[in-house]
Amino acid sequence: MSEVNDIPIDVLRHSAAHLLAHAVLDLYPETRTGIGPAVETGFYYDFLRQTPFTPDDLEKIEKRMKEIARENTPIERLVLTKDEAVRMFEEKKQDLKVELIREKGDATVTVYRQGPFADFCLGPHVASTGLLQNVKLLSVSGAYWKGDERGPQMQRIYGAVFATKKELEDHFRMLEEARKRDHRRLGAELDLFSTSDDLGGGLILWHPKGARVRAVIEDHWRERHWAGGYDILFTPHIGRATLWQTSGHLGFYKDSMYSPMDIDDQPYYLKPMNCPFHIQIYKSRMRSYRDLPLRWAELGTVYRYERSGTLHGLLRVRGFTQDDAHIICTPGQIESEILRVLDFSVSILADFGFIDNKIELSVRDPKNLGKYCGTDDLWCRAEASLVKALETRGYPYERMEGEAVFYGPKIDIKIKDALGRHWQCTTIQFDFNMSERFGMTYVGEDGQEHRPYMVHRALLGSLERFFGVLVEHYNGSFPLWLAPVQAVVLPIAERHEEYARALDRRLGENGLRSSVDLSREKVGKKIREAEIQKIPLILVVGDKEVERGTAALRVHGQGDKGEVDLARFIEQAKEFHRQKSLIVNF
RNA sequence: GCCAGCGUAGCUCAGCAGGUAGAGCGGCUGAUUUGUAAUCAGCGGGUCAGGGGUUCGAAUCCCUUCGCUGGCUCCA
Repeated sequence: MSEVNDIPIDVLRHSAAHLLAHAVLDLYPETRTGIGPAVETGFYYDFLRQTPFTPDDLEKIEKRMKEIARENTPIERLVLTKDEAVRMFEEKKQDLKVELIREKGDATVTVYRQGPFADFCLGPHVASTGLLQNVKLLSVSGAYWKGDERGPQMQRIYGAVFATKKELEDHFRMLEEARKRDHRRLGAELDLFSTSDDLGGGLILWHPKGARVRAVIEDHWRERHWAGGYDILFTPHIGRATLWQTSGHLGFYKDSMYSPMDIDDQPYYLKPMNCPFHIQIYKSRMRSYRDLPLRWAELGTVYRYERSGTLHGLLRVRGFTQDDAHIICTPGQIESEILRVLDFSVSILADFGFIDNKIELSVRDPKNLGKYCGTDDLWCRAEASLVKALETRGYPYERMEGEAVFYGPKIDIKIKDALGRHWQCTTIQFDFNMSERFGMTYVGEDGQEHRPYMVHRALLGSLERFFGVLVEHYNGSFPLWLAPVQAVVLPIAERHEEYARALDRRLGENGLRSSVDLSREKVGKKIREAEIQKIPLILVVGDKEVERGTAALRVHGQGDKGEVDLARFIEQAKEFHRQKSLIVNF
């Protein structure tokens, strides 16, 4: 048993994918196999087959997988010449494998074989199928051969595998936990937001409590931006087609834009991005190098067409508010500006409790340099500034070659939620396209016109997505400073209501968001309600408290804290609120 | 958009070899005046997502539209 624990999880997963394909071919020999890698949460295998797999089929397949695992079939590694391998899979009528071998195979290729099943694969794999006992299939979905939508639609089966039964069970408990803290579920339970079929998909309705949190986030955002050297802008939601023509959006972004509306015989488009508007402001007058850098931020609401199947709660919507900013600077300023925006981003994410971030640097595809706009010099300088900023701070990052957008390199920060899942929020990207197309210039020391660098940046990303991630990260239990309702006062009996109301008022006068529960329920019920609503501070008042001018404090997640002096409690609560503390300790 | 699954009261779900709809919670009303996670009782509430078909009869079977979910592709 000790040896199974020593196997790297990716090897286990990849071997489980082979086990899956083995079982599928046993049961449905006409199936053609695609690829079957290990992924972050388990493994999958793609199959090409006339009839799609049903949930019943999955059960049968899983059963067969377990049988093969019990048979403990040895897994052997074969080294074949490319021709031998091609012949082998031609005999098996696995033309997709043949295609892969022809594309990817060197002079010799490796094939892993277990019983009748063989797969073209680099490996490594476990020694025998007996090590794959703790396996479970999760779901089946569509996928395209080589990810190409025009290619054949395949059936992808997902599964999970672990070294021990306990780990498998823990994994499913974790999935259940994730389901419980799904922002869509919590959004309804905590009355934060909703969507409506009558309204249309991907459009968010912010309820009073959700809007409250959003307003707190926005206020904090504005405060930090003004303090951080940014100016804040407002721009409209629509603009003339000519603007989008100039920006190039009608060329390269039209598929994501909604149909134009007609205003005085002129076509206008709903904005999918804010940049052209900021550029109009830039171009409203001459700019000198003395004016730069400009840091212009806006909470800009944009509308983008997203295909129906991609919509997902708050994380993928059709109308959203970006916390957008454009930094316009001279070439000499880019290094310091990039470092500054990186520090600023990391610092604001930390304000919200996100400190464990994953950073990706997306650069050009060296094999396809033609598809990018902007000169080589621009790119090199921009890339160097991004790398330098990351290295100056010593942040580990992943270099993603070919992941850059056509108009410039970028840094993405993916924040990690409490369950270890990553969500892309921050993006810092150079834009060589807009500055060129709009002919942005500034007058340099030499009196000549120069092209400024423009950096596009979304920090929280979109307020919708960020809020969704925040809800999941905190499991709905917002820290005091963000909580829609920070304190609730619970009178025990009717005779305590006046005192409770007065206390509620006093909290409000002290800048705390408070409410009072005047329902004719027992205090146990009121506490339960307040706990379910995840209200950080609960103040119970009865005869004793009225008499002494106190309250009994209960802190969400911490339980009963006993009687507190009101003046002292309010001062402490105000301080936690003012400090934007992520934890409170009375 | 594509593949698969799903759509029954505000929410969570039961009902399905086809005979005309049920529970819990929430809501409302009343009683209870309550001390740290659910007081009791009563009452409302559903063209079973919409449309079409098969049938004497459809929540249940078939077709279709819409929506949602899990993925694919894309992305803040």
